[in-house]
Amino acid sequence: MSARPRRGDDQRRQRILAVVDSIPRGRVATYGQVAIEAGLARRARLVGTILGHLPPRSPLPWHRVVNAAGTISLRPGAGASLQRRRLEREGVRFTAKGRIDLARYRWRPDV
DNA sequence: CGGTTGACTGTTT
DNA sequence: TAAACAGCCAACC
Repeated sequence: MSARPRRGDDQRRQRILAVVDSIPRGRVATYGQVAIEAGLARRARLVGTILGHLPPRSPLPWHRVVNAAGTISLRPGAGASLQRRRLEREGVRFTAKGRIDLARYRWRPDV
């Protein structure tokens, strides 16, 4: 009876991915925001960990997730430029310091 | 099985 | 505005 993967873990993962998948084009959400929407408050890091394990060709809009400071968390060389390119192509603008104005682009899901 | 690491964040300096 | 800190916890070694 051991080693059966825990259903709970996989469910949490799926819920996080579902939230990411629902972020509209041209808007962004923070890791913490995704965690809350998925019912996992304060698990921002888990969101990052899971996104980091996505397969390279994932159809998910993972690029619409940024950190609370409005900057890209990926390290240079790990896809950071790809994320920025994708966002800019959707109309999301970056400041000279590489920051996104969250007050303007943050996704606000309808309650 | 314990220690380290990291696509994080809110608070305090 | 920026840096330091503490809390967080799954994945890795």
